Amino acid sequence: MTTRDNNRYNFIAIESKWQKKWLAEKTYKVTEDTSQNKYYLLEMFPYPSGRIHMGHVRNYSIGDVVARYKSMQGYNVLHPMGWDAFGLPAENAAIKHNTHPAIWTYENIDYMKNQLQRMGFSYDWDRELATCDPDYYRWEQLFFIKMYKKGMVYQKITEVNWCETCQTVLANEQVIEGECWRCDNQVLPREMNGWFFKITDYAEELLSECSNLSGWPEKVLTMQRNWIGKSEGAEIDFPIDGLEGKLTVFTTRPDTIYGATFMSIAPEHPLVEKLCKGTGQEKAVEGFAKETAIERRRQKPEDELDKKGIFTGSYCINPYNGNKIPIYAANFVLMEYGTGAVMAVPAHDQRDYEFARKYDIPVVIVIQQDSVEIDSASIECAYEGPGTLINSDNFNGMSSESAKVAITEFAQEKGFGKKRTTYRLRDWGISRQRFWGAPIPMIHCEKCGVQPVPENELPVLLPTDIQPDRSGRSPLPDLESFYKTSCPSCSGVARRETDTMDTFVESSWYFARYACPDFTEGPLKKENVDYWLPVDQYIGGVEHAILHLLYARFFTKAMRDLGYLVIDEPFSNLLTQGMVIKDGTKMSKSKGNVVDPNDLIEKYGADTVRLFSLFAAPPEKSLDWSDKGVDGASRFLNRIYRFIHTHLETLTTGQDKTAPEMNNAGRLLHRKTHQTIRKVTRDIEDNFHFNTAISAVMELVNTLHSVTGTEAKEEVNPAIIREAVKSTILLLHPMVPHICEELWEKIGHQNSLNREKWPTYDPEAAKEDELTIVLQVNGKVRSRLQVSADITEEDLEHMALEDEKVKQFVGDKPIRKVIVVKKKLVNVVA
RNA sequence: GCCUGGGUGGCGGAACUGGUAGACGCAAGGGACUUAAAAUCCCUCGGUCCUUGUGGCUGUGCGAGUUCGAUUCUCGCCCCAGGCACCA
Repeated sequence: MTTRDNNRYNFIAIESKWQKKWLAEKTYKVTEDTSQNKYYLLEMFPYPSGRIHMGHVRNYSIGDVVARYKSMQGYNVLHPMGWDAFGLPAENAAIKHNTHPAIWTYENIDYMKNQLQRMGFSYDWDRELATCDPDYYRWEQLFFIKMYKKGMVYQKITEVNWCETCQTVLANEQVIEGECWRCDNQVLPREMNGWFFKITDYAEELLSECSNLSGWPEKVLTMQRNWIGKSEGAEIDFPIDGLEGKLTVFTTRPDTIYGATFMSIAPEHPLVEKLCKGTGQEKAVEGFAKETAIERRRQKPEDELDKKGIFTGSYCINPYNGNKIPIYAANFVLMEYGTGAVMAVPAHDQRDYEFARKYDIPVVIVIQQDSVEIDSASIECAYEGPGTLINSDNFNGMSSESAKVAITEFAQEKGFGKKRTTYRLRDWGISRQRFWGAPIPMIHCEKCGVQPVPENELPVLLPTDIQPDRSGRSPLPDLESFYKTSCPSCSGVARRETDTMDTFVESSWYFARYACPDFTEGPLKKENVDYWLPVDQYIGGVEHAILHLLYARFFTKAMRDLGYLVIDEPFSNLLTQGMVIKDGTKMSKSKGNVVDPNDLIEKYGADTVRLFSLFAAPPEKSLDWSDKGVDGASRFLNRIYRFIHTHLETLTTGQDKTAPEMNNAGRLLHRKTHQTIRKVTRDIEDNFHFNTAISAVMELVNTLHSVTGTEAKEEVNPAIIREAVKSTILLLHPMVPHICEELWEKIGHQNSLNREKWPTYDPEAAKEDELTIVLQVNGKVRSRLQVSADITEEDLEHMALEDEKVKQFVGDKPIRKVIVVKKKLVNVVA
């Protein structure tokens, strides 16, 4: 081996050396220390699918920079990691390999933990948790029971997607064009009993709190608001002609009620049967309902359903004008929203308009547009905007806005209607007919009904001695040792609930458990969660913008109302990072463009991989993976390494107590150093723009090379070089910690960089003493001036007018105006 | 259809509150070192025109506008990505 080889950047040796040291010394372990300011940084925990992918690399690299940066800023940083370990892939793998899902899961966890450690992330591994661990899910079961006792959980029968072949319920996203994603068989609607969390009780709070989440991207808040989908309107009763009872509708446009010319109700509406009875329409309506059910399920989400309906044979009475209007069952009316019945105003609602034209139903205009007159014969689409009421008896002449209020109040006074707010958000159905999930801790007793498992009997453990069979059906309902139990109230024979919880429940509270992962007396240790929560910065993929984040917000409020937490919102700041793509598309096996982090770590080392994933794009944008770009990142680290090695003598000798003497080159480097500290600090602090932070450090390193290179005219004071190099290492540490620790040690430091202070800049040193002033004539750049920073505006103007190029372009035209912008430019208008 | 983002060199991306468009990196081309290659170092690098200069014109999706000056602000349009989608 030659000396040159000894000085080469050996990332394999360096990275494993520091990783071992960090692990052995528990460098990143934190404790609750109220004398220090806390900072809780969290990245979304992974599903242990087998190996980490580039999305994880990016997510966790971003998080690690923030954790290390905050730590150097003096915060007591909580930065934990764990495993979202329940879920269907484990069951499928278990079937395939004839084993237990736990075995597959824990093997994956071991492997992936090792991968994360090889990336050098600064986690406090003492707080690691896996949601499939009974010590975790037992507390989830306790939450369930507490919520049940408080009325926040209930059971109801709903229609679900059922796959007969797989013997399971499928989530909506697992039904592809009406067929099961796994076996391609037709999915059937099926009525099933399931457990629900009353998230709708929190709809208003979840919505209104959105405006307080100033640290969240507007995009995510908009998505959440839309998902909650609040709409304000009225509920109005329409008596049914010739029958007992009434049809209640929800409308956001009570002002258009005089224009209602028919009613449309969902084909599965409970009144349908009664409405068509004895009218001769029974058969036809029943057939229509069946057809609609099938069609809806088959329908691709992107194409619009043809509007269809059928007359039920009955009429109802508009309570405002006494008009008798026909009731139709229509395929576009949803039973789940509002009341399942709609008053149809074809003149002012596009869907109703299309429907009315198709079935030849009258169109009555009741809102007159302010600018143009419209009439019912000539209009070609509904007018949905505001206007003035016509054809509306006493309400004529009112604006649509005030009529909404007046018409609703009228109904309220007369007792046939009221104000009503509806939400698109539905209660959260959490029952899954699956094995690998947290058992729902309930007991069904024939005599006493449904009962919660007594709290002191928790956890309800998943059996460990079974294997899921090939049918894909959960073994729990057939496993007597699991389901057979006694009733907590009458002690008779009873049956355990065999459904498990949606895995989104685990991820709805894991962030709180990290505050006290080993606490055995309850789910959350009060003083710990009060110290650490809320999460100061949460980082994860934008694909979780609705479900996970909404559920976690809801669960936080539920835990608060159960007395476990004092906070209202779990995540103060949210960063949603973009996808990692390659060749312009998502990485996927079928496209053959998947990049495996392991290959990269082996070829380039973790620091290079981290550096490139931070450098290639700002975090919120998608990252286009480029193999050549990785070479560039690797080259940069080598360049720093080599520089420090060739200047080791300069860097390790000498005392830097007093202010050093500076020549021009020295001043240049000194200034650049302080400018870089300023730029990097701001880029991290303001918006996590690590790409520009890294490019700033690259510029500093380029300057270091140019002032010390063979072309350099003068020798720079070694103290200035030492300052530049030390700053470079400190600034890069959060991004590429291994090489920085190594170089820090090489230049004579003993402390781990994690205990070093983040560098500060001297504004005086960062100040430019010479500026380039741009000279424009009529807004076009014509010349440049080098001036000292303290030049007066008058002198600047004078110099500009004397400039040869300026004179040339002004020619003999008179000067009309001279605009002087301090430190920037002079524009001569001629 | 509605709601969010976003359109800048061959590519990823920079540009503070309206003030030098293209930082930094990649790719490409040229050169140095070398027997050679790799590595490294240096130079060029939006387009175009000519009289080759310390040059002219032009250029941030398209079209207008405000301004001394617009990638940045306003209006209209086109395209791309993501979300929601018969929600009454």
